[in-house]
Amino acid sequence: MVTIISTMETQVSNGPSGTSLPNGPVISTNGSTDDSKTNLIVNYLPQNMTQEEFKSLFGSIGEIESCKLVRDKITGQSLGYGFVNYVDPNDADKAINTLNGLKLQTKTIKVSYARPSSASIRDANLYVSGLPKTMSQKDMEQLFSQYGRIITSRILVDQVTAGISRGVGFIRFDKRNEAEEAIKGLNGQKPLGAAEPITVKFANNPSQKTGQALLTQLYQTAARRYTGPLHHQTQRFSMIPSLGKGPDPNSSSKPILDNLLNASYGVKRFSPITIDSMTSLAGVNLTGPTGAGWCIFVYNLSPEADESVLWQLFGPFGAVTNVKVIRDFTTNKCKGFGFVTMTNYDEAAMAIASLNGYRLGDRVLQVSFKTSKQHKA
DNA sequence: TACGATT
Repeated sequence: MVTIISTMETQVSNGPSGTSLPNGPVISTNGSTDDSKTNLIVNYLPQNMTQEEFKSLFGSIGEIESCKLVRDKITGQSLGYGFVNYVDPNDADKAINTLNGLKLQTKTIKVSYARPSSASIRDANLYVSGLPKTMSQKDMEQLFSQYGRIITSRILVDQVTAGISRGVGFIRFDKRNEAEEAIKGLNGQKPLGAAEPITVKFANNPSQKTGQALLTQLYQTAARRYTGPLHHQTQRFSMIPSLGKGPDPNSSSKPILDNLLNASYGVKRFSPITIDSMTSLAGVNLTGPTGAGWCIFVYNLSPEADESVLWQLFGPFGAVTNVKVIRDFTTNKCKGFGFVTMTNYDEAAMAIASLNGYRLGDRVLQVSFKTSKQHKA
């Protein structure tokens, strides 16, 4: 059993990102040790790396004064980064030269000097949405750099289409006040040439992710591995006469589509809870077909709805590559709608025809292809 | 909360 080494503390609140320090002496006003040349932050560690492995890897470079793999206070999950403080600054330098960029499983680790712990660098991370799909990370940095020094930035990409921007990203500034100014200056503004304004706000702390959300992440990762094999489901629905008419509204009101599931003739459908072998997520590869697929909008989900509901609803109709329940970030309750991506048009159309108007509990679902974002009149 | 997205 792994011991939880640390919880959220001052230095940890820097978040999973660090940066190099300029050379030169650091003036200490409180007499504390200057560790600016010995203390490193290590980012993008594999999820399953232990404190012991972490120490072993960095201890191979030289004598360590202290090191810490950062874990979530509640769940004990690794947050994917840690700190290493060497006795000798030369070893810190050597660790950067030797281990930065090292590939461990699916990750490429980043090793750099840690910034000194300070209140002013806390909560300096921004979440940006509504970015034009054509905007690169460089473009985004250029847009934000007028407000301060950028420590890290990232644009999220669609894993299925391998590299297409999802229009959302992150910017971490060196200082919180810089981040605040960027919000004031850029939130609701249209980047040059963009059709829509962007949203800029403080990012949520990933460590605040609920257990439910963590499980969802695991489900989705695992589910993608099944995307290819599930593809052959296409054929079998032509043999189910009742599907086109939708479920019988007079049948029992047992939860979640008993009718449709029974109609599946025992063909194994994907269900998150049946997934085993999630113990080792090492070496997960995205195999199988890629492509955008058909995005379906599902409205009138209950506040308690989760991703497994969508998998169960849509899985019987064919290849589902992605599901998403949209939640309020404060309450974590479903906002009443979600999205499902299906690979094949025919299957998506059949799912829509069957599930639109379907009664789920005491709600009637509205299901359609996703439309483009609404504009103000 | 009627068309998102949280490294």
